[in-house]
Formats: sequence, structure tokens, C-alpha cells
Amino acid sequence: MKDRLRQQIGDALQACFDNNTLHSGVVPEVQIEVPGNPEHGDFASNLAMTMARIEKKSPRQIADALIAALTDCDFLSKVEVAGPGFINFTLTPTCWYKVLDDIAARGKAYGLSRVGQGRRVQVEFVSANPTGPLHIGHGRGAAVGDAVAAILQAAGFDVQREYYVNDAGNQVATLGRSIWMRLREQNGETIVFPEDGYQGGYIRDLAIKLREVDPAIAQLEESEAVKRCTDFGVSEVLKWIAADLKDFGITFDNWFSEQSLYDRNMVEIELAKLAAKGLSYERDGALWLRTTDYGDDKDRVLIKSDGSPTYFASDVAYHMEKFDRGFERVIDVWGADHHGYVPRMKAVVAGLGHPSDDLEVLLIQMVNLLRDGQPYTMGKRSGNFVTLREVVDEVGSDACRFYFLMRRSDSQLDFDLELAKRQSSDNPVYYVQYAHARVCSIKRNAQEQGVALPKQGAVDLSSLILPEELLLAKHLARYPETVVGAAQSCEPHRIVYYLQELAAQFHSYYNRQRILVEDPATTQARLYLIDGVSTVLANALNLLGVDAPERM
RNA sequence: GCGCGAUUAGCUCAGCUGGAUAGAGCGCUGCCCUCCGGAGGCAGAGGUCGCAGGUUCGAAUCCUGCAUCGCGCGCCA
Repeated sequence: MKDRLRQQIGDALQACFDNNTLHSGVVPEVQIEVPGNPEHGDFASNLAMTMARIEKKSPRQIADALIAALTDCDFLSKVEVAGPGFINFTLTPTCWYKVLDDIAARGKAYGLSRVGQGRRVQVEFVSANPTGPLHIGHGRGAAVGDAVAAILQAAGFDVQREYYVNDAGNQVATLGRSIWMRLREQNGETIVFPEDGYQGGYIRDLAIKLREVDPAIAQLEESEAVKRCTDFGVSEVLKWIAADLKDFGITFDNWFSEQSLYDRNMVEIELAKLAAKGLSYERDGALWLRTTDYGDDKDRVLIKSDGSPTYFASDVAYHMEKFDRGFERVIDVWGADHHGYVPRMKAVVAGLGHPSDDLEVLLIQMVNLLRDGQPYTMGKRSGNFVTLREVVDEVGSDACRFYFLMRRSDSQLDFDLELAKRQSSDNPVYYVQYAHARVCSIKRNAQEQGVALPKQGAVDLSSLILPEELLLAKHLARYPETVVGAAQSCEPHRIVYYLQELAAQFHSYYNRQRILVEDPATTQARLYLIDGVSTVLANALNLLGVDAPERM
């Protein structure tokens, strides 16, 4: 719709140049927006104002000239100049109702687009260390990462979801030592548990299980035993993590092992490439990466003077390999406490010759868990945090995911467990899901009354004349561009806001008007409208990983 | 000290990348059930967009300075 209008305006502009009512010959980008105030029509353009300076004419004069040059077209019902020089366009109702046919025809595909042009994008998210169960913060990252991936797919990108497993280095070694100590404790030894060990009760569970499957371990020499503890612990914890995520509706296309980088010598190989480009240098016995050349505060160490690589080194190699694998856009989802690492990682990307924006880092802020408005922090078995599983078990995956996506991901989030479970309109997720269930209920009701459901493309919509019906149709028409906007900005919360507004409009309409009325034509038209509502609700919820239930 | 991010209604937050009279939910006040699901709806009150300058036709949005809060600044991972 917008594109057709843009075309019309462009033609009018050209006509003005041709007949000399306008002289500059400069064609600016035509901006069209949807005004906040409905009295300002369906679309508005600021073109006349942006041209005022170069044309040396008042915006209103230019606007008048443009309007005069607009060829008659059937879909515009009103065009007028308003305010400082906006051109406001009002479309005929029928062209809005065409969207209902479009929705009915495309169904689940309504809202998909090709703006991504099949470009390959990787979204790497969660990537929690395999040293313990996922906590609530990981859950938010998971919900955001998965939704961003789904939204990008809907916008026509070729998306891969990846989990980076930090299975090399000190963290997993600490896991192994922790399990080993608990295992010895189980065998009756008096132990001094390491200060930096993992405190959670799950360590003991792992120790007990390992003793069962590998009874000989207690007799092994310590370093070998700890190694087995590490391998066992990592593999068990990864199983938990995968299971937690699966129950949260999330699966990954690829689990990428950090250790595999070392096994394949990739760290060495990628670092050699950096050296060849002159991006690294030696100083004080260490190898440094020249990240300051690309906006970082200070250069960063890749190889320590004792010869061992830093965590940064494998991270650099990992990101280099991402681009080697052919991804044009790489999106990392990190906890906001890592924001200080963004400049150095972007510096790496820039150093490789990519625009630094080819790497986008989404920072996920903290989740404040509440219970009836009071802070809730205690985790039972996991150390000092609440696990994702506890929360999903309590409030359900749908509510959990919806809440995680309600705010911009880089702002903190209050998540009230009691509110999330409540079955009333002050719980946003129920409110939205209920709108979908309500449409389904009406359709069931219609069928019980022997009313046939409308067929795609074969409905007379001329009885849809109420303002709230037009409003709904317009909002449905805006869904595709909402998805595109969410994809371009990597902001799933836009979909949430869209859903809340659509649900509100629908509930309001429902409350004022009966759908199933005496007049068959009106009934058919209204059923067609609300069917479009339920399709869009379902499509949008699907992007967020939230179910669209037919009954609640 | 340096850097990053925040600051919008009593509370929690949007604000479509510079547009017209700044919005939503919760909470508060007052209403609406002969109704397809009241698991809902309607109306009202509530604002110096942290402060001060600047850029221009036009600023919550961009620039500078200041204030307050949060986070980050290892040859840790």
C-alpha cells in the first residue's frame, strides 16, 4: 500500500518538474509515515517540508503543486495539506479490506517477506558455560535469541541458531574438581571443598551418578580422575541444558565446541592470519592484538607470556571462523555485564576487513524476579540463583517467553511470577492468548449454529463499515512492516507491543458488537475479519515461541 | 579517573531511527453483565520527556556540558 502511494507521489513530483511548477529537479527520498493522529489520515508525507529550502518556496505551496499533479487514483479518498506542510492521504475503506483476502490467502505465510534476500545470518545465543543449570538470566537470552532468529527468518534471512560451548579452560576444570571432591566426600573422605568450587547441590548428584556408572574412578590417580569428572560433568550438564531449552521450545542448529577449535588448531591458524595482516605484535613476552586501531581503548593480549592463550584468543578465532563459514551477518546475544567486550570484538571484525556492524551484539539486561511485587531470589538446589526450569515449571513456557520479550532486551525486566500465572486481563500473555481463544470460540459457536465459515476471497465485505472494523483491518495491514522493523532492529519487543494492541482492539470490538448477527452477510464479513485477527495473532505469537491456544 | 548504558505519568515501560495535541499496561476514581467466553469493556484523573545550552521549518529523539543511578575497565574465564 505504502509502496503504491510512494509511486504515485514520485510520479506527481516528476510531473511538477516537467511542467515547471517546481524547478530544482532534485528528487529527495520520499518519506511516508503513519500519523499518530487518525484525523491526519492513513499516511502522511513530509516531502513538501524537506523540499522547502532547495525549492525556495513555502512547504504549503509545494504541497499544493504536488497534490494538483497527483493523477486520479481509485484508492485515495482524500488528500490534503495540513499543519506546517504535511500531505495527508486517506485511503478508501475497500483497499483496507483487501488485506483480509490477503491474510486468508496466505494464512501462516502472512507477514513473511523477502527483505533479507536469503542472506546468511548466524544468531549465537545462550552459550552458557556447561558448569551448571541454566538460570533465569540465560532464559531471557534464550527467548530473545530464538525470537530474533525467528523474526529474521520471517523477514527472509537464512538463519542459523548456534550455541557456543565453553568446554575448554578453567571453568570446566573447576567443574571437574568440584565433582571429584564431592565424589571423595561420598566415599567417606573428609574433604576441604575448594573455595572457587561450584556450590550447588547438583554437583553432589553428578558425583553420585558418576560413581555408579564408573565405580573404578575412585582408584584412579587424581589428575586422571578429575579429567573424567570434567568430561562426565560437561556432558551431563549439556544434556540438562539441552533438555531445559527443549522444554522451553528452543533447539539449536549447531552446538559449537570451543575445545574443537584447539583440537583442529584453529586458534593457532586464525592467529597466524592476524599476524600476517600485521594486526598483532609481541611485547613483554606476550602476543597482543592491535584492537586500538579499530576503536578499542587498549590492545588486548592473545597469548600470555607463559605461552597459554587467553579466552579472548579462542573467541577471536571463533568469530573469524564464523565469517569463514560464510555468514554475512553475525549476531551475538550476551549478558549486559559483558558490554565492555563489544568494542574489542568489533575491532576484530573491522580488522578482518568487514564493516564492524556485520557483528551485532545484543545485550541482555538482568531479570528481577518478583512474587506479588516482592523480590524473589532464592534458588533451591542450584547455588544462589533461580533456575530457568524452576520458573518454566511454575508459570509455563508461554508466559515465561512472553514476559522475557516484553521489554527491550537491553533494559532491565521485572518479572512477577504471580502475575504471570494470573488468568485475567492484567496478565498480558493471557490477554493476548485469550483474544485468539475467543475468536476460535466464536467460530465453534458459529458452526454449532449451522453458520458456514466464510471462504477465502468469496466474502462480501461491504457491510464492514464501523470505525472499529476499519481500525482492525488497518492494524492487520501493518503486521508485515512490523515484522520487518523488528528484524532490522533485532527488537522482538515490537512484536509484543503489536500483539497487545491488536488484542486490545479485538476485545474492544467484541465487547461492542456481536459477530454472529441476524444478517448473514454481516455475519460472514465479521467472521472473515476476526478470522484475520486470529491468523495474525497466531503468526505473531509463533514468532515469539508462544502458543496460540484454541481453548484456555 | 576513563568508557558504556540509562533518566518519559504514582509504578513498570513504549515512542516506528527528526514530525502534528508525547502513548500503553498496572495502580487509582466512576461506570457497563436480557451479552457469541466478564478470563472482557467504557470513561476520568495523572507529564517542565533529569537540568542547561546548541543544531532547524520542527527535538523525548541529533550535538555539547552538568547532575544522579547502574555496569564495565586483568597476560581471569
